[in-house]
Amino acid sequence: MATEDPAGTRTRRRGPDLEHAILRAAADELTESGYPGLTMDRVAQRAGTNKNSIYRRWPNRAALGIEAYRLLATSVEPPDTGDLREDVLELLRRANRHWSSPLGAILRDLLAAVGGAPELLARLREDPRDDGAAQWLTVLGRAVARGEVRPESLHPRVATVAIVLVRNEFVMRGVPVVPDDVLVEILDQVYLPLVRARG
Amino acid sequence: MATEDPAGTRTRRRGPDLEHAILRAAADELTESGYPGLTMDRVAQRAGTNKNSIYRRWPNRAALGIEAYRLLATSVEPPDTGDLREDVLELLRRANRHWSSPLGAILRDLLAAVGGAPELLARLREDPRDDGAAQWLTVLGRAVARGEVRPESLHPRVATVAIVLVRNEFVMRGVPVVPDDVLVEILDQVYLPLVRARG
DNA sequence: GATTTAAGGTACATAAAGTACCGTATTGCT
DNA sequence: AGCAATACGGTACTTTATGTACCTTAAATC
Repeated sequence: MATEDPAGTRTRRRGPDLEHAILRAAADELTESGYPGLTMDRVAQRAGTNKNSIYRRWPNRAALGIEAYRLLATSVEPPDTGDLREDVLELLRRANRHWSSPLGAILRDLLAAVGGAPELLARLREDPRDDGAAQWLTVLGRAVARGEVRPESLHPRVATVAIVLVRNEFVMRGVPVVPDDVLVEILDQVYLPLVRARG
Repeated sequence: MATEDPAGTRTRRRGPDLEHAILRAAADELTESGYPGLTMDRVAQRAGTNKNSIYRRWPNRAALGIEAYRLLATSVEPPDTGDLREDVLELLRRANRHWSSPLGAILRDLLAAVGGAPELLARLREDPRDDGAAQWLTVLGRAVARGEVRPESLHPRVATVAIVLVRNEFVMRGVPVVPDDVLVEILDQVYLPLVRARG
């Protein structure tokens, strides 16, 4: 297929133009039918192109799926309530909502589809709605400044413990959503004791 | 196929007999070729039966794979060195070895293949070489008895934090093996401070 | 001995990924 | 302007497994 230019003749998309069209089509397929619905044929058709042009840009379906997913997962500002407990609880609830949403289902399918390839996982980990560590360091940093927390907690491994535990519920237990009291438990039994502990 | 009985006539396996033969064949395929090599046709052929008899017992390849895997993953006694740090480090190193071994590769593939089905994940979680929580509670229980650790730590969520973090490295980063100093970091920066923290 | 149950043996429908070609529009170089 | 190189369009095809469908036949059960 090709788009029509003003004169009614056909113009053939190339390079970045076509790339965006493919990604857009892939993202739309993800939105409508999830990762299982993301077949190369359908994306090609929807983008008005063919599989060749897709495989010229992405080596396989999973790689395409990840880039399309990144188009859908947008960034959010971390909370700043002035209280660490509130901030963390809010971050956990956001993560919980995300992972239990349609987008979260896509994320889980992608996680399964990449088969542990580090580069692809890295692209997926840059998802701002999920880990990123940055959000956690921000929130913890403010708490350190307020004197709520020991400064040694400002370490990615420590800072992200809570989200790792939440993700674990999804990945290892397959729960559709984490009950809120589990979030609270993670917060009060694990995270806060940890970041407040004497070094 | 059928086995030959002493008289040279053929005998047809049924029920538990056949079931064990199938599982044995599946486990052997896993050992030889990993989960990707576990195809229903090959298992059927190797077990000397046909796909029908397999699908009569397991609904799909992943379910068969999990049961076959459970045949391969055997239990181990938790360490008891008299020192919590040593015990935990040993448990983490065992988990690290397991996940980075051929069996660990199978485990990861299975995790991806089950697609978040809670029942299948539950079967997989009973893997004694991995989580189980029981080992962790045992080791922590002894530490509590020795007065090394606050009793409130004797909670599955708290007790298993370390292994969850290790698993996270494999699942979310795709590392082939976790460096030993990361294990130590998890131990000293997270786990010990947590279980020793004032409630 | 008759009936029911489950195995054996095949063949097949389905489905999607990835590859191979080849003609043709576009770009850009001379 | 003309020409070569590049990359898109269109399509067909190979491959590989899963999961089903049938039908025949052995073994257990009554």
